[in-house]
Amino acid sequence: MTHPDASAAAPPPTIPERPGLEGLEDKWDVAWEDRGTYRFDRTVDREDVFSIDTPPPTVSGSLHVGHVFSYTHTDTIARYQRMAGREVFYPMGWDDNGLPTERRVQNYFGVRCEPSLPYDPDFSAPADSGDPKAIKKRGDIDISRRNFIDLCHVLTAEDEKAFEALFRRLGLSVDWSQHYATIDERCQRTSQRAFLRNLTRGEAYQVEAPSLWDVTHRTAVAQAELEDRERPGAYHKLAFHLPEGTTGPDGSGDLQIATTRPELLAACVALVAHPDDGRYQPLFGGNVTTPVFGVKVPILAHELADPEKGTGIAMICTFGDTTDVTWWRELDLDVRAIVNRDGRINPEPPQGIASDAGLAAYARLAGKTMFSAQVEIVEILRETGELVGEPTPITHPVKFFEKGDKPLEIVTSRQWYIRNGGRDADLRAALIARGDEMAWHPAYMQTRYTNWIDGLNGDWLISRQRFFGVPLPLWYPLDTEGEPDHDHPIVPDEADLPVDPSSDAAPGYAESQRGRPGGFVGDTDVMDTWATSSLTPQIACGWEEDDDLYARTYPMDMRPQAHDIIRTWLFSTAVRSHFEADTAPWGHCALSGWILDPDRKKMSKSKGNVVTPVDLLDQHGSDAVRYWAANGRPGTDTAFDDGQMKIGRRLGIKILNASRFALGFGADGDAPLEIDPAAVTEPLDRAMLLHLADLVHEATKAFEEFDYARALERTETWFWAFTDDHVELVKSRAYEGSPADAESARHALRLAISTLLRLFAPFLPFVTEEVWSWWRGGSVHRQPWPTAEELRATAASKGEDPVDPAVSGVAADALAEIRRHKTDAKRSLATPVVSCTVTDTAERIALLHLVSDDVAAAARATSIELVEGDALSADVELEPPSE
RNA sequence: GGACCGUUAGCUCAGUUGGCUAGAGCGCUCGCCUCACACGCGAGAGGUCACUGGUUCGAGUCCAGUACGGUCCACCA
Repeated sequence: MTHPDASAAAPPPTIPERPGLEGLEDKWDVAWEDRGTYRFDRTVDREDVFSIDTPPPTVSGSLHVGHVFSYTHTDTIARYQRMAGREVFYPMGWDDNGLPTERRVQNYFGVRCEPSLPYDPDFSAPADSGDPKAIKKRGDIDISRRNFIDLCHVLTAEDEKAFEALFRRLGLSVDWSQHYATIDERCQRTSQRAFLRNLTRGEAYQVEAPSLWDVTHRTAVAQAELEDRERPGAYHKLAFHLPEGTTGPDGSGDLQIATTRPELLAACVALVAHPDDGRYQPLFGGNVTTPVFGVKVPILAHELADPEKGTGIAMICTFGDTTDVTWWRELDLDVRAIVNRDGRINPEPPQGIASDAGLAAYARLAGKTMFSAQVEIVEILRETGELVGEPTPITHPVKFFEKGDKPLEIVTSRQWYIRNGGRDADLRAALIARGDEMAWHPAYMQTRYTNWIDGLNGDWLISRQRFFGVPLPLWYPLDTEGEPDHDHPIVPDEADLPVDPSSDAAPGYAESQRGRPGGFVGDTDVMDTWATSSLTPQIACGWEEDDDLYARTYPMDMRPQAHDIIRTWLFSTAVRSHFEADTAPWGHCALSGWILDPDRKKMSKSKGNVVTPVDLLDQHGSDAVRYWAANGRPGTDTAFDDGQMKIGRRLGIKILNASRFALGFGADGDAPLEIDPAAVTEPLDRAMLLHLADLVHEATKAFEEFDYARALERTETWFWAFTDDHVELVKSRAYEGSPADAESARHALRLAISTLLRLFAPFLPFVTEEVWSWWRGGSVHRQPWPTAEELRATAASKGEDPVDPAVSGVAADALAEIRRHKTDAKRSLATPVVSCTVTDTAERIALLHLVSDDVAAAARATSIELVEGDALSADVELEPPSE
């Protein structure tokens, strides 16, 4: 089965007088679409398919240079694989599911998602959408989740059109008939189905437990979404009181505790020190009374306590950080929660505070934000004299949700989790072993995967208290009191997916029973974005939707992505495939680096240094931008450098001109340009083809190792030497040599151009296609990748002595030596040479004899005398300058 | 605190199992309108290969360590 673009007959040559790069992007994008050049042929068997799990970019605004960079890398590999004979499955997705889109939709339409509202089929976007003033005047409109999602579709559709246009312009050889959006119905169905399968197999579970909570977005978040930010803080030393007759390490009746979060004092449930810490050993098992609130708490030992930190003894609060959670769980402590989901101190005091003074103090804190509460508690501590000394300012890292702007709190809530090895050594080992089933490019990236799994300390929290995401496909029965029974969730039939429990009634119930005693309630949570995007292989390959496609494409061959999301996207995808298919999701992971500023900082929107991709493509042309991108080696961060783009542009122009020249010989008739291996007879031509064979070998090897950058670098270097040396050496012969000699040069040049166009095609798809169209049929992008064997066979097909490839270098060196004389004499290279003697070693002179006519012609000498000597030198007499 | 990556000409980077006087492009200097290309062609200057030890006949290349830069993770009382 061959694509029509591969087998089309060559037309009569049409070589433009002054070829240019302008307009090639639009011309060829249209042609490729019309001809279905990149359309996936789904009749091809699995072993001949190369399937790519394209990263779906986040749809919330615009693409940036980093996308251009890494998507180009993927495309070079896709194009190579296609030419190497594999049918490439190269879909594109959009990740429009999640918080960033939610925010935009809220602001743009002036709406707020209220999950308790039923779906309104007659709802349409407010007329004043996009008008911030009008929206501010009227206020936000509450709408149901399904209506909200409809609006998300409206807005993201616009972005997605722009994204597709940009990627087409960039020349990605994506099959645009294969695309998905993570919020579309198919993705929701796949996502819910996978969750239900996890649930059935016990891989998904819910639990009421302390978890990380972002107060800004009022949602739980996962470990993978955390980041540290340096924040100012202060150590506060607090005096805790030992029982009568007991003394602490300093001989007094008080214990000093250092804390950066004194506002959590009311939540203190214990003190903890290291079991080996002699200072506190005598006190373990005893009690202490908290300052201000007068609550009696135990003094305990735990090896996570660090004798070096603070005073060596810490207060455990429910909950100040994740270590508190560990201590609370392992030491079986009380809960004395005081922080609510808004990040404020609860109005009601926790159990255990009983004294009038304690209750009065708590009342002063109730309802305050963390910041205000800290100010207030310090004031209270001063009043009671229990603040020891003054707070010591420090700067310390604080955990944030990566999309949040207030520090994370820890709040107890009921959440859904998917097991990921964070609490199960066997699963952890199995997932780490999955890493060995994939080839990592570059190989050291696997370490990041392994390290991340090794460092997990909990399962994957997938429920989010948000709206624009795939809903958890669950309902809960209500008892006679109207309380939900979370232990017996109601699940939908897979045939009914996707469902929205906030607008669809639970199976077996009527909508009228929603919220009624004896009725049901829908789960209002959505799943984490990653819970859907971790299923891109299943989504793209048609898992449970299109068995035939799935069988031909899954597991996939390659996952390209950036290295910073190994911990999220890559890992979570491995988890889902492990559970669902008992396999690694891909054979290869190709990791791209980042784009850096000229000052080596990561480019980001917030720094305001982003160059828009459209401007780049306009200014330099797509091939030139791709050239820059393809020079970024796998996994390596690369500086933004428009100088490289200019070089890429020059390369494109050089390809046009060199091709025009090389193909121009004999291109004046109506007959197609032939490439006849038997016509290639001259030593220099045959040697050139041997070198070209080496290049093909090297470029192929590099591509097979996913090292597109090496393939480009070698091809480019070879090409420039080819135009500077070989073309110069043979041009006279091609013009005016004897018929046989001229034909040798011409056919060799055509073969070289045909080969080079194919080698460059993955990088510069537009210019190579343009030149291909001058004289060959079909698309260059569907041609077979060149092989070293065919070139070597052509070079050797004369049945004569094998040619020594060293003749190329000997000839080029001799020519360079003569050129140097002309340059030193400040004369034009066109200056005729009256007489010339070239001296070189005996071995090289022997080779030079084979090609001296070509050297002489290129040097503008009628003949060259060859002399054996120690090293290369030339004695040149130039024609005197004319007056 | 742990891990990974990097440190080669002014700039961006090659240098693949250790092997002749360390390479390319850009930039710079000088020259050249040579019938494909002046968006070009030719020539040239420019480097103690971060540092310190070690292995070796021989190290940019291997080993140990140091410094600096970057990233991830852990801790963060």
